Amino acid sequence: MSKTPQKPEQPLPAPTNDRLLETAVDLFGRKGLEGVSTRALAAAADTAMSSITYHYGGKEGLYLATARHIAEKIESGLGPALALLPSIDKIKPEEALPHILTVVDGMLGLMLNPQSAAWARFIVREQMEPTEAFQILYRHIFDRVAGRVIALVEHYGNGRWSREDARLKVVSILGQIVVFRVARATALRFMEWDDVDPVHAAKIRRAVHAHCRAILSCNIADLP
Amino acid sequence: MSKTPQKPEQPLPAPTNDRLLETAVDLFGRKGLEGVSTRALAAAADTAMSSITYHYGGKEGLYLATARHIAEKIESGLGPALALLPSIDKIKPEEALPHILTVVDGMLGLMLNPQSAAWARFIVREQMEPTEAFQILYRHIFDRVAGRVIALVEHYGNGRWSREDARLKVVSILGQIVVFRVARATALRFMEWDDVDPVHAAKIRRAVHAHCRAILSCNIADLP
DNA sequence: GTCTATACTACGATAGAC
DNA sequence: GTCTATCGTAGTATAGAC
Repeated sequence: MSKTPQKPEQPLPAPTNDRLLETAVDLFGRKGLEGVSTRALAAAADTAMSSITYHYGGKEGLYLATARHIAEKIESGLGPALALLPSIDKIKPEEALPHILTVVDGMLGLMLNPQSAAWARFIVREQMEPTEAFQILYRHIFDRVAGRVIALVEHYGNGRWSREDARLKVVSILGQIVVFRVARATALRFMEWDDVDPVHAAKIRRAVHAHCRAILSCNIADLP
Repeated sequence: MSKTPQKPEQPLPAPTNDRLLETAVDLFGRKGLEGVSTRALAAAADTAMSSITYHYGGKEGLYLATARHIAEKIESGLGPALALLPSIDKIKPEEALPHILTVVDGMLGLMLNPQSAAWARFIVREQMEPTEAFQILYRHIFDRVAGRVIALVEHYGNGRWSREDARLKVVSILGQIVVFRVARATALRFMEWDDVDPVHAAKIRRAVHAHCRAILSCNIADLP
């Protein structure tokens, strides 16, 4: 939660430093740490290979800086939505649903945004084979979001379901959202879409909302 | 992915080194094509580097053979369950649900199985940055499973929802299943579990069943 | 701060012994 | 078929000019 003096959306004329980071998000996300050469990275960012060493101390330093950069981007994208969430002791259980859906919308927006493709790939890679970068991502993003959403869902449940069942509901909801990013190639073929345009995104959002309501209405313990 | 090895898509006479193939599933899944050196691969499989060239024509040949190997494993794991599915014109719409849940169980079993960790990583990599290997995986697995499940869900819907809504339901269900493999690190932290033991697996299965029923009961078009 | 030039290492492929 | 030895060519990192 340490705030650096740097704020997003600065009108800087994008020095090589930033171009390198943006390129790194894309290339590392696509190919992974070992899949990208510093030469290719520098060429894509239109700078010299040695500037990677100069600015980040080497390839791995750039990789970790990339994780931090991604965490900041997501924080600034999700932060406003999270800030609007009420404290659970300020609302009645039955009022929690729209707030849960607000967070879902925020995450869905992130996942469906074409811009997110690059950093989402980076994160999924880290899920599968966590490095030091995963700690950075988890502490900055998941920890903060997860806590809020789990609290809201438990509040909405109002004792109807167990602590574990509430969390299982959260994971299921998460799954519905990330599947469009993580298994995108397959999801697109299922849907017979070529890509996710705004019309598709609206349809996805509508479906996920309906399914979230359904998941949050059923009771796992009621199963025959 | 442009070289053409000697084995396009044969039933495979397979006089090949199985240890090499098993090692490749694990290492390629973890690190990706570029992330693994032929030296490390050969050392882990306890053989000489040159046997990769001999058996598979090179690193890329081994990579594609690995995809084929994974496809075969999943086919044999999922095949029996698929074979038991009835043709949709043999059952009434309302009878489709248990059969859908049977396929869900089969996929969940695959995803929760510790053995699946290795090849699941391989598949997720291919989802994010598809190569030639994705075609192999898709044609052998997803195409067959997806067709059956989509047909069952549409049949179950019995005209209540649109073609697209039915497919969105299938993708949502898929998401609930794959999240435990793809975002495992995060899901475990949400659940406050250290790993997925049989007791946890049973709880997951129960929750996913309940949520599938809920998703298949709601109607996206009814949303306010 | 950014470049070019270079040092050094590890890579994939292959030749040839057995 | 499997091994060792070796080749040419990436790779990263660094030194030093500007």
